[in-house]
Parts: sequence; C-alpha cells; structure tokens
Amino acid sequence: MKKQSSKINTVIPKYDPSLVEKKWPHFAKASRSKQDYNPQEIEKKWQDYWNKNKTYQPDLDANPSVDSAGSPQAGSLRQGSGQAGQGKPFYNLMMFPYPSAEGMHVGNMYAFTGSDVYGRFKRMQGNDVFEPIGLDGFGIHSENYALKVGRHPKEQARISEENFYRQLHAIGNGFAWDNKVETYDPDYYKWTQWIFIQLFKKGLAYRKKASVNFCPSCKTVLADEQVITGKCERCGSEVVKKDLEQWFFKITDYAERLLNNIDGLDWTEKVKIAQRQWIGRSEGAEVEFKVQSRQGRDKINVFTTRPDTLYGATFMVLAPEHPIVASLLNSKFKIQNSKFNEVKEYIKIAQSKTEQERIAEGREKTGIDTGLTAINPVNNEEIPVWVADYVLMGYGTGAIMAVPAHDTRDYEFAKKYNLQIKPVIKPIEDFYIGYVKRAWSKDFDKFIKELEKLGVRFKEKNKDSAIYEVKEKNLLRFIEIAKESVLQNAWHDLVGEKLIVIFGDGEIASIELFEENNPVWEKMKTLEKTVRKYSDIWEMLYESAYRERVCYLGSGEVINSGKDWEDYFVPDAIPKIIDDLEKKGIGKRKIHYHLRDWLISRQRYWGPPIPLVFCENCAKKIKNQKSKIKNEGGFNKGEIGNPGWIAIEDEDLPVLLPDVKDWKPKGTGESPLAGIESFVNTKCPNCGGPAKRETDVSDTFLDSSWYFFRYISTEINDVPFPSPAFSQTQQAHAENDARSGSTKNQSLHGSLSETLSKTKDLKSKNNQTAFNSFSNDLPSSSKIGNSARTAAWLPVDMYIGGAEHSVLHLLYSRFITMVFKDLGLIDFEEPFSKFRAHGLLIKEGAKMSKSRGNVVIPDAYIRKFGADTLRLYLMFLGPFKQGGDFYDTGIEGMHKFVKRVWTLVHNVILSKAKDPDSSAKPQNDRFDEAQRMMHKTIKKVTEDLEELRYNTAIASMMEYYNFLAKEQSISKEQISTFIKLISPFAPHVSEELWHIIENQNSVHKASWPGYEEKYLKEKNSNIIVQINGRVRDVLTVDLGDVNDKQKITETASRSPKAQKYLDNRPIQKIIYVPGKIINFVLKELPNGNG
RNA sequence: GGGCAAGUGGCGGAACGGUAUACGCGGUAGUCUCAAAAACUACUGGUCGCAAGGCCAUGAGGGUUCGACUCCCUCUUUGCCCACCA
Repeated sequence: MKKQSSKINTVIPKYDPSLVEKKWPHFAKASRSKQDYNPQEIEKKWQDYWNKNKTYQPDLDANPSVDSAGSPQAGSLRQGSGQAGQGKPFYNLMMFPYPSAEGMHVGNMYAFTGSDVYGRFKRMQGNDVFEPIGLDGFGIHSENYALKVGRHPKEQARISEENFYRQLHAIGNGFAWDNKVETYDPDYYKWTQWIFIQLFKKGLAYRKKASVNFCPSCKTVLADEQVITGKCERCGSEVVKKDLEQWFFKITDYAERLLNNIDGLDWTEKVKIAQRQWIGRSEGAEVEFKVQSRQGRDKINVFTTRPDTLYGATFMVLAPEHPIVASLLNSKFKIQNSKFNEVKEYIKIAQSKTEQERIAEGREKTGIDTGLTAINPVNNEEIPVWVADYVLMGYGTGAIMAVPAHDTRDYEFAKKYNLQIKPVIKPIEDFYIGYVKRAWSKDFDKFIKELEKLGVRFKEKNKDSAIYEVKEKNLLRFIEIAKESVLQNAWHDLVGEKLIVIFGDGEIASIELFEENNPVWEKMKTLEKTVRKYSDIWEMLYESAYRERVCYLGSGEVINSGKDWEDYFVPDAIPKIIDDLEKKGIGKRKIHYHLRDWLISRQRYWGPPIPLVFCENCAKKIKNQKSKIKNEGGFNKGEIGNPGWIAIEDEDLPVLLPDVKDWKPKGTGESPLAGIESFVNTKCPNCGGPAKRETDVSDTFLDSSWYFFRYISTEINDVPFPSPAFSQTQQAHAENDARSGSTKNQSLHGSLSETLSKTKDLKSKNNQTAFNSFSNDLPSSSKIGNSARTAAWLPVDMYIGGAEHSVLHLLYSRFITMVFKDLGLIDFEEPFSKFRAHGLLIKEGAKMSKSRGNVVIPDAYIRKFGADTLRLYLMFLGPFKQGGDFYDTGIEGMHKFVKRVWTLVHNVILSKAKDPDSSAKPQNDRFDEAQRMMHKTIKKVTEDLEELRYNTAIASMMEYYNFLAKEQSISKEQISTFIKLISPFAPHVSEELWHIIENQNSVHKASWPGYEEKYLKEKNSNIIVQINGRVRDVLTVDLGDVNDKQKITETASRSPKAQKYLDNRPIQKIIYVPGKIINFVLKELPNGNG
C-alpha cells in the first residue's frame, strides 16, 4: 500500500451550523456543546438507554418455530433483520462467575468481553441473541471468602452480588438482565434440590463410605480442588483423610455415553481430550485369584489391561482399604501373630499418612507381606499376597496381580522386597541401536559408512548422536564392527556414554558400555564375553536390561506362558487370552473407567440442603420387605436402594437453608446444620413418623450443572425450565413475575423463624399452582419433545469459558443434561453445541494471583479510560483463545486509538475537507481504493470474529482507520461501516457515534455489513521474482496479464535486478504461481556461489 | 511419569507452503510551544556499506520442497492440565 503523506487532522473543528445542519441533521439535533470524548458520560448514557429500551432482552417466546439446528451457519454473511425477535434464536452463554466481594477480576472481564463481542456480532448478523448472566454464589469458594472476612455468607452474598452486578453493568455487555439467576436464591436451589430428588428416585444417588480430605486446623472437610499438594488451600496445614458416609451420583453409569458423544461435539479439541482422559476408559480382563489360608478359601478379583502377562504375575498386591485386608485383621484368615501385628501396623500407618507425606516420600513404595498366598489361575503357582499403598482402592478392584518384569511400579516393588521377576514378553525382531557421542571424529564417520554397507539402516544422525536401525540377526556383526572401531580408537570419545537399545515398540534399556573409571579395553572385554556367551541376542540384551534395572513395557512375543499362548504377538494375544479365561471361567472381559462417581455431599453450610430425610420406620419396613417392595410402587428406587432415606415431597421444596449464626464448619465431620434441632427433626413424608433431615449440602458443581436451563425460565416459578413434562404449568408463569422482589430478599436476610414461615407460604402457594402436579405426571404421562421455548433456545449455541473447567463443570453439565433427557424432560442430551475455551490473561509476564498481589481489578481502568477502551485492549492484547499479557502502557495506546476514532468521525461531520457527499460523485482511483479497503476490512473482521481472532480483527480496523484518516474525503458509508465493525468491541462509543450520524435505533441492532468479492480485487498484481528461491525483485503486473506465464516470464527475466542474478546461467526450471510468484531455478554450478 | 500447548524484534504479538516481523507498545529525531504535556511527522530486527545494495536472523539439528515460522523426524526449553489408573 502506498503511503499517503497528507496529514491526519486531529483537531475537531468548531461547530458551524450552516455547514453541518443540512448534511448531518442528527448531529445538529444533538446540539452538543462539547465534542470532547468523555467515556464516563457516554457509557452511562447508553447503558441507561439500553436498559430502558431492553435492547438486549429477547422475547423468549417469540420463536415458536422449532429449529433445533439452532445456530446459523458459521461465517454466514446474510444481512440481519435488524429487529430483535425476528431472527434465529442464538443462545450465547458464558460461564457465570462466582462472585467475591473483592470484585471482578480482569480475567473475568476478559472472558465476558470475548463472549459478548461474539454475541453482538451474532446479533448484528440477524440472530436473536440471548446472553444471560448470573452468579454462582453458593458453595465453598464463597463460604471460604466469608470465613476469611468474618462475615455471614448470606451477608457476604448480598454485598458481593451488589458489587458484582455493578461491575457487570459497567463493562457494557449486552446481558439479558431480566433473566439473571443466583444459585443461592431459594427459587433457584429449589430446583437444584428437585434435580437431586429426580436422580435419587431414578436410583442414581447412593450412600457410601468414602475417605475425604479433612483439614484438622480448619476443622473441615475439603474438596479435592482445595487441597494443594497435600495442604489446605486456606491455612496451609496438612490435610488428612477421614472416612465418612457420603452421597454419590452414579455418573459412571453414563461413562460410555459421555465418552462416545465427545466425538460429535464442536468443542475446543484440548477440552475434548481432557474429558476423554478424565473418563479414562481402559479395556482388559478381570481375573479371579484364589486365596489360600489355613482355615479357608476366598477369592480376589484383579483387573488388568495386560492379561498377556498373567504368567509373569509373581505376587499380588492389595490396597490397604481392601475388604480382604479388613477381614484379615478380623482373623478370618488366622495368620501368624507376628504377621498379624505387622500388617495391622502397616495399615495403620498407611491410613494415617497425609497426602503431603505420600508426596514427600517421592513414591517410594512400601508394603507388607500378609503371609497369605494366592493361586495364579493360569499356572497354579502359589504367589505371595502383599499389602501396599501404591495400589488404590478407588480404581479397578483395589487389588492387582503384580508383573514386575513388565510394569515399572511392580518392578520397583519387587526390587525393593526381593520378589521374583519373570519375563514373559519378548521384544520382537526389529530394534534400534544407538549410541551417544560428544564429538565426531573422521574415524567414526568411516565406521558408520562401513555399517551402512552392511545394510544397517541409517536412522538419524546429528551433532551429538546417531541412531541406527539394526536387525536382530545383524546385531552380532554390528557389535563386532563396533568393537573394531573402538580398537581403532574411533570411539575414544565414548567413555562414560551409553549404548541405548530401543526395541520396535519402545525403549528398553541403556546399557552402560563404558563406566567413567574404566578404560575402554576393560569394557570391551566384558562386551566380547557377553557376545560369545549368548548366541541368543535377545537374551543378552534382556540380561543387560535387567542389570540396568529396567523392565520391558513394550509389545512383543508372548513367551514362558504355556503352549496355548506362546509366540502370539501381544495385540493378538490379549483378546485370545481373555476368551480363554472366559471359557475356563477364571476371568472375564471388563472395561474400567478412571471416572469415579460424583461425590455430591459436603459437610458445609453454604449450599442447598440435600432434600432427604432419614426415617427409622421406613428403613425397617424396606429392609423387612425388600423383595416385595421391588415389585410394588410404594417406594422409589432411591428409597429402596438407600433404606430409610426418603425424598422430600415436591410441594415441600425448597428445603430452605436455615439462617443461623453458627454456620462455621464443625470439627466433627458433620455439617453445621446438624446442630440445629429445629431443622433436623421433621416428619417422614412417607409414613408421617419422626424423621431426621439430611444435614449435608450438595456440591456447588451441582448448582452450576444446570443453570443454563434456568436462564430461559427465570420468571417461571413452578417448573425448573419449560418442558412438555410441565405443560400444565404454562399458564401460571405470568402470575409469578413478582417473585424476585419479595421472596428472595426475605429468604436471604430473614431470620430462621422467618425462613421457616416462608416455607409454609411457599407450600400453600405451590399447592394452589401446578407445582404438585408435575410430580404425578413424570415421566410417564409426558411425551418426549420440547416446549417451544426450550426447543427454540437450547442447546446452547455458543459457550465460552475457561479451560480450567474442561473436566468437572463441563462433564457434570453433560451428565445432568443426559439425565434430563432420560427423564423425558428434553429431547437432546448434549447441552453445549459449541464450546470454546479462552486463554489465560497474565500481568506483565506473570500469572495473576492474590499472593503475587498483581491481580488487576478493572474498575480503576474503566474509570480512567472507559469500558470501551478496556474492552478493546483486552481483546487486542493476544489471541483470545490463547490468552495474553496485560500491560498498563498498552491500554494507553488503545485509549489513543479510541480518541482518534472519535475525532475522525467528528472531523467528517464538521470539516469541509471530509465531505461525506463528495465521494459519491467521482468514481476515481481514490474512491476505488477506499471501497477496496472497506470491503477488505469487512471480510477480515467478519472472518476473524467468527473464529474469535479478536486481536487481528482489531489490527485490521486500525489499518482501516489509518487509511481513512489520511483520506481527503470519506463517504458516509465508509464511516458508518467502520462504526458498525467496531461496535461489538466498543459498544458505547460506537452507539454515540452511530446516533449522531444515523440516528437509527441502535448500532447493535443494525445489520452487519457484507462484502463483495468484486471490490476486493486490486488493479495491479504484485509478482515476486525469485532466483533460486530468493526474492530479487517485485513486478507490478496488470491484472489482465496475470495468467500469461510467457509474458510474465519475459518481463521478469528482463528485470535488471533479476538479470544481475540470472547472469545468463542455464535455467533448470521456472515455477510460476499466477499472481504471486515466479521462481527461476538455476542449474547448480560446481562451486555454487549462492 | 502421562497428556496438551507454545518457543518469531527491546516488549505484546502478525504471517492460505510464496516479499517474515502486520497491528500496537516502547525508543530516537523532528513540527507546534517561552517551556512542558498532548497531538502530529519520520525512522526503528541484526550486520556490512557513503550509497545502491548485500549478507544473517522465526529455540537447536536434520528431512521433504523450486521455495519452510508454517509440513515430517530428533532434541531442547517454557507454560498448562492430570498423575502410583494396574
């Protein structure tokens, strides 16, 4: 692009009514006295305007047409309708924040802005965009913060809410404020509890003893994510394990479905990989080992992915928590007294170990022989049974068969306790031999050439090392040559280096050929002996590997494993062996998942109480008549599976969180609610007898696993979200509009008695509505299908959030959605059609953290520069999907840019030089160039926005600005296009400028500009002239000649600059890429001077 | 230990296999000013050269190609996630 020398006019001219009024009536109407850019004033003005006009509030019921495809085609350039309610529903969701009173982190704003830019873009493309916001205010984060500042969580929630919503307003996002949710709102958690009950009834909730993290100093149970390398996140003291009864959700029942669906999701690949890994499917076999003791027999099942190594199993290891171990201590197996005490002692130590200790031990394996023996079912060999804490109760069966020859952990353990090691897999024929060398010598190169003659395949060679591929049969010869070369001193540099032997499927060993103190000769003698001694090369290498304390993990041939399995190749052996095991009845095919059931209960205060009661009466009843009940209807699956636990009736929801003073975690492992008698003691919903409430609250991840459903139904009080299952309730919606004002505030700030009385109110109110009716018609009477609203808006079209939620939140949401489908509430099972993870924002090279004290709070920047500047800067500082670095100087530069844009637009209006009409007349070069620039920018910005490449979109707008600023005249189209393009990033200033130019509704409802290919073409084409791939000249060629290779070649070769290099030398080849490049490849000259 | 990213000027970062360093920050000089700030103008990877121009540069080393930041191997560094997963 040619550089224009004309000066950019940066002074806003005085307002001259006679000049302006005719051409810019809207500007004149605005009759502004000051034309300086004042972000505070402008941003307040337009935020008020948007609120008043409900600019971003779609009519959720305006789209009765069911089009489950949802989002319009990516990159669609169709013109928008310009009116909300007419476009296609587009659910633009961002992960809602958990609020802290410290205020919104700039990282939050980064994510929200990125999401909002996309939403605004989609809105201008003609979609009816729904962009809701809420607060994930329940849960451990918020409670911990309350603990820290010494305030009641409810009080803290009120403060945080106010502060957070103020900030969320200030950043200028196009939120649908009518639809906000807070997870601690009883009208919200009523449904969280309802969902819990649905899972319970479906048999997806159960109780189990689990060891949980416990901080002795804070006297509280901690979630896994609060344990940082074995220490409490809050106080830093060491975390211990404690066994407690806990509620679990059977997410593992959905493991296969959760895994299989991943392939079809349009999600950030990284997140998909993380989910697959988290689910961690592994195929293998469960094999039964008989255990012998003096008094009896028992069996232990083990899970293995390597049944091919069964013959190599030389001992067994049990987890300390394994039930057999417990029975051992009950003397069921009556082992010798000495062992009894040792085992008891070991288990005691293992269980008292803190996480920190286990990490500090560097995974040094410990264990104890139980004195028991097991029978290896394939060869009937007796093998010892050990207990060791490297085996985990939580995976597989909590017991393993140990194959030290082919598993590193078993190997380490066997080495330490001198247990038998028996190799059963032989590496296959191909392997590589390599050696490392610090400096080449000429002799060494000779040696290599000799090897190559032998047919040894060259694999790799660089400055420091070489790797050769050698067939097993050639190995002897290889070593001989190596030996010779050493004797010839070619290897003199090799002292202290290693010979690395790599088999076809992975590294096996590094053999120390030359130890530091030994002379070369000594070592070679050893090698010579070795070579002679072992005619079977593999054995030699195996021995070497064995000496090197390495076990072989790779694939190969099965050996030492009986006639049936010998000589099979591992991949073929595994299925065959499993078949054999099944035939013999000693094992079966089994799939295991790394995914564990979801531990849902928390012994905490700040969460939705789990809506169950325990009734002794019903417990007895169920236990006594279990077999009968199964076939009758009286109890649901959850109640039968968990005798005595009875679900709260729907009309009694919510179970309000009592408003109490003593809310801090107890040291007992019980929830603070357990101490409140008026809460605990209640009636059994089933038999009416005395019962006790569950006092645990549910995990905060449950709150956030369904919030996107609630957004579309916030004004509806008697269903969680619109669904045909709740069809009877549609009428009642409107009546409940008043909910947020009255009920919520009471419940948040009321006393215990108030909240209890409110429970009554709710009850009676709900009884009048259809609230209790839906439980009757679920799920049988409902037809599978969607209500119009759910069909129109869900699943979410675009979900943007942090990669830190790759696993838990996204997986739990998917699980809950699947359960909803299975309940017949919806007809889809994946909640987020498209998900994109944004990157991490850092501050001047360092991660933002409280401990570093470099957390950026956006408020001060918004006050100083305005939200528009900050938004633009955040989007500019790096690729949105990758994150970026926040520099204070950078934001000042962006502020300049915003001011320049402001000035430019005012200049267009107020100055003669920038006459908006003049460009309408002359179809000259400048006009064409301006058109081209405009269309080019539209194309670039449009494509970049679709792919979330915000930084380059802004860069291209800057280029466009730089172009416009130097133009003598700018058309109205040019300037209004510019405003439209920048409006998703800078919503306020663009709205202001839009109104003084166009005075239409809102720039945010204007249609996104389209571009036409015909304007993108340049008149001339620049063709790069290369000689031997090096740029020597650039030709400017008329567009018409671009495809004429002959002509281009002639022109190019005549170019003086090219001539200099062509120098009449013979041309071997001419590469011509039309319109781009012509490359002359010259024949190489002997002493090529290139 | 496993998985996933990423290494480009002083800095943040651009580059469908085709003029590396767009855009911005910072810096230098200048215009305006009594002066400063702001704003604007010009220059700004390294190196040799008066200049024209040349040469060298995308973590390191190889490979593929007429041509490699881009594709393929090997290594290395950094960041993130998971981690005794049988």
